[in-house]
Amino acid sequence: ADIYHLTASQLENLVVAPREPRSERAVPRKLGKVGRNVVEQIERSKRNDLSRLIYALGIRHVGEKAGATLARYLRTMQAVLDSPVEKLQSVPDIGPVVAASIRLFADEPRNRELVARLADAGVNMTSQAPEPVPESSEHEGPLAGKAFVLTGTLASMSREEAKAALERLGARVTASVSKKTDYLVAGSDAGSKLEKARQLGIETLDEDAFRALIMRE
DNA sequence: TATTGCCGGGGTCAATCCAT
DNA sequence: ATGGATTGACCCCGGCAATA
Repeated sequence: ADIYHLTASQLENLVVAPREPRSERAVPRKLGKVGRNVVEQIERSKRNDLSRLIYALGIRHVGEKAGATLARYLRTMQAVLDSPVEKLQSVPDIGPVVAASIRLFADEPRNRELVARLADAGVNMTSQAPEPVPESSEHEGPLAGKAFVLTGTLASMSREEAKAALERLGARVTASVSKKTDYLVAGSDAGSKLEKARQLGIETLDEDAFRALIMRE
């Protein structure tokens, strides 16, 4: 939370030594413009969605995915901290171990103080993510229920953009190939995932095919 | 122009979840 | 109860944008 109280001038004047001097002449220097940029980005980070905050807290067993799920279902940081384990476990993909880990974190006064200080600094504590849909209309979008895995480098967009595009269309995007995977999107320099997809006979899309798909839908 | 280190990406493996 | 699917925690690397 202290990060949110840093000022631009503090960082600008901070002197840093080269971490791993690759030349003899490498010399300590002031952060200068870097300092200003850092403060700017810290400021921007206050507006991140709750899912990012939950992820960033470093709660054991809670990573990017679980953070997003918790944010979607519980909506506020307060709810995450105050929900009894049973309620936490009622969230999809949250089992006893993860729920217990969250409670352990939230029951530690030091952690509650941390969150309070972050809130005080103006860090967003709520989620803008769409509310979980009721069972009946669970799957929406043209790619509803389809599981995608991304591998390799796409020339026309970042991985994050590709992921967001797919999720907008209702698809699931996961990290590793399994036989439940419907499509593998392979950019250049694809590695072992492409190999695995071939073995499992999973349909592979190259970048052009992928773009065609998301543009069409 | 030289230098730094951020960024995006790849991979492994154990832990965990949950459908069967 | 079990095993397959998936996630989380780490670790590694090179290109290149930003900066001095």
